[in-house]
Amino acid sequence: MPELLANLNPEQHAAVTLPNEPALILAGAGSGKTRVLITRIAWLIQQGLASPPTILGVTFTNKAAREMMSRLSALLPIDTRGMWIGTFHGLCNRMLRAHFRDAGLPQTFQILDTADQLSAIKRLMKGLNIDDEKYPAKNLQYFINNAKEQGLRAKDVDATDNFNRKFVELYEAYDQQCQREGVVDFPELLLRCYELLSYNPPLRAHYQARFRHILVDEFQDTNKLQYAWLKLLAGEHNAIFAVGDDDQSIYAFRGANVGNMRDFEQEFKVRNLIKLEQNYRSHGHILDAANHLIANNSRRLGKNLRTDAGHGEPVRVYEAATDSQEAGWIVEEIRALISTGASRSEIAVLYRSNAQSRTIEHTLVNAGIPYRVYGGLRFFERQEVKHALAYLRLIDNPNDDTAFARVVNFPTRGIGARSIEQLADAARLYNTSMAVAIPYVTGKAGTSLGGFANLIAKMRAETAQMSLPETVEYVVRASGLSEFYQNEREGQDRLENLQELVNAATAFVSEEGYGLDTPARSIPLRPGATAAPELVVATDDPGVDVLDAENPADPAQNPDTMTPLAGFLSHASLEAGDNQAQAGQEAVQLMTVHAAKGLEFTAVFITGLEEGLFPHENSAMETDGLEEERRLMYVAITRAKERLYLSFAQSRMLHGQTRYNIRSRFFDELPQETLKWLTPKVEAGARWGGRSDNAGWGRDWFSRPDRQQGYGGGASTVPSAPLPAFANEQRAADTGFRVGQQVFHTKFGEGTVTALEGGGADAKAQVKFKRHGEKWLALAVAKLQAVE
DNA sequence: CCCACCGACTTTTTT
DNA sequence: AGTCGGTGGG
Repeated sequence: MPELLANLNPEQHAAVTLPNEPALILAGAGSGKTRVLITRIAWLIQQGLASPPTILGVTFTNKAAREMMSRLSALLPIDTRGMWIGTFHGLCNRMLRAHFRDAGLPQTFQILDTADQLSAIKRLMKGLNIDDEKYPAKNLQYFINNAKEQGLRAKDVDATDNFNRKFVELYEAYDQQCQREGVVDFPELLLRCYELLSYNPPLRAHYQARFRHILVDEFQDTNKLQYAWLKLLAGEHNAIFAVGDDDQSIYAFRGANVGNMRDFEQEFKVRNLIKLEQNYRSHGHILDAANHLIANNSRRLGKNLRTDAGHGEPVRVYEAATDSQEAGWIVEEIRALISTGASRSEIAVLYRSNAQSRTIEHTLVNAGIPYRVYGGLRFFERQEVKHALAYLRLIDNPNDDTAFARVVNFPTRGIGARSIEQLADAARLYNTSMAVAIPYVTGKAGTSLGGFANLIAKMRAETAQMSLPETVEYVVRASGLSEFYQNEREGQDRLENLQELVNAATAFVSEEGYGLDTPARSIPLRPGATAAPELVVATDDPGVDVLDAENPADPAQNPDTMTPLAGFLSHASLEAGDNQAQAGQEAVQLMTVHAAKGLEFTAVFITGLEEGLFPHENSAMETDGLEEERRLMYVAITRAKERLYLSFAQSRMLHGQTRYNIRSRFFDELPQETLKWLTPKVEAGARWGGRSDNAGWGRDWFSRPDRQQGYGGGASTVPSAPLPAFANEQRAADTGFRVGQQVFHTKFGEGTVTALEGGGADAKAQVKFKRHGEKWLALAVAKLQAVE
């Protein structure tokens, strides 16, 4: 259909219409990556080259998967049922549910999120009397997840020393515990699915024959295991259509392996490498800045963005004295933008780390500007919600000790640490879960535990025929949770969230297409289906067509391979909900650079551009850390459509200490002709001269020099002198002053020394002036007199 | 069992 | 600074 391909540029067109072979699409920021991916699927189907069940679309986030689905169905009216589009984890979950027996899992297996996993590990270590000081649970968690993401079971890990040997031993014990409890953690979903396919040739052949078109989004973010999983599924035909951007790889810290792109190109002998370099988002200067910056990275696959839009405005740069002054300036600029008709939601303030948001938030609150922060607690991670889910999990699977431990005494019912310890001992002795071990505990502990066991049993019986929303509502009440939060002073929000959980259950049921009265704990069969919904694949499986047409248990035909309750619990683990604190109205967007990936805004502020912060000091310790920081900066810059602001502060309050930073090295990596300094640019190593005018300010109609305070003008204000990068401790050397001392300055008047730093020619003092606030003064320049 | 206090921690984050 | 987690007293 021609209109499908209309308006695609030549590269996009070429990518969409590639033959069914391995392909790597290097898609720059704002180059229409998602559009290509979606149009490709639509085109394949429309041309009769593929049917929906032969398509596997893989993304990293649920949001991306949803967007893919909705844009696809908007593009053409196809039956998307049978098409598998989802996250790696979601797809693996689906496959494991369909083949739970082959995968060695109970039908009701539950998914541990990161927090659940950590508490499971802590419980394990406690049971084994492992010293948490010597072997921190967090480290073990990292170790286990890391190993799994490399595709390694405990037996496959090389234990190089005693310390590692202990970790390997604990990894093994942890996996056994998970198996006994019938739970899987996030990386386990992938590894287990990988093993399922690799140890089960008929099943593997089935899926390989079925998914003839595998499309992967954000390929640069895949880890080793995900790569291996894809490769296994692709099989002989190898037709993976991978879309990604090595320059936007910013998740190495969580296992993403950019090298996968190059490996893919070589291993799959990719003949079709297409670069999407036409950018439809940003104006010229912004793009120039991004290109110029990222050119400093080595080992790139190579790509240069271009635009048809004009140069646009220059990139504005602002140097502030302090973080709060930086925030003040940002807010003034935002005000000005809004007054010219800019939409608040089209303005984003980005920062490297979450801690930086506070100052900006305070300033925005004071200015009365609505804003929205991304990255708070998500719905399914709230404690009251997790408590309710734990009861639900326990109803479904009594062996889930993580859920058991969470709620056995919440709300409190007189089951203390001692009773739980006794129970845990009994469970270990009989090698059962805690719930099952309850009858073995005697005495008072046994009685109260028995009460809890009865409660769960009663819940299980009562909810047997209830629908999912009814079950949730019943559990919230019968568990005592609603009563508990009713009596809690600050419990109103939590009560509302529990009600919201019931609503979420209702929404889930309707979205999944269940009848409203479908029992939550039975597997609904589609009309005509008689088999238990586990897909059985014959060894001489002829392939996709027969199965798709005739096997009602094929997950493609029958999506109900799990009960509504199991589905809902999976959903709660796999999709923790929205990440926005305050949704809703027109608001300025605040978020980390990471969170901004994939988004775009008319105006973008990149703040805190200081050595130590951005690039972050910790990155200096990591291999290729600086390059990843640079990619992060690249992502940040390319979020802006029309206007980009960069700012940094000489001093910043961080972790209760004032730090003095020099401006980020990234400024030196930007093309200077695209930059417009709103404050005078201080060359590295140079001192500020005695400026007394505002020359260099105010040319830009947005800047408001009259509103600035405590900066500029003063000959003695400390400039971005060559401070050591990452300096953050106070060194009171031979300054001749001491903290607390009363001093006098010819211009600022009386004040008190609040901090000292450096020595000799570089010595500086922070002085709190009675009338001019706190300032940093270079003692070599400032005429500071001791009063006394 | 609950509360209060102390101390450690603090890059980025999805599933 | 601010939060979370662990410990100890009431």
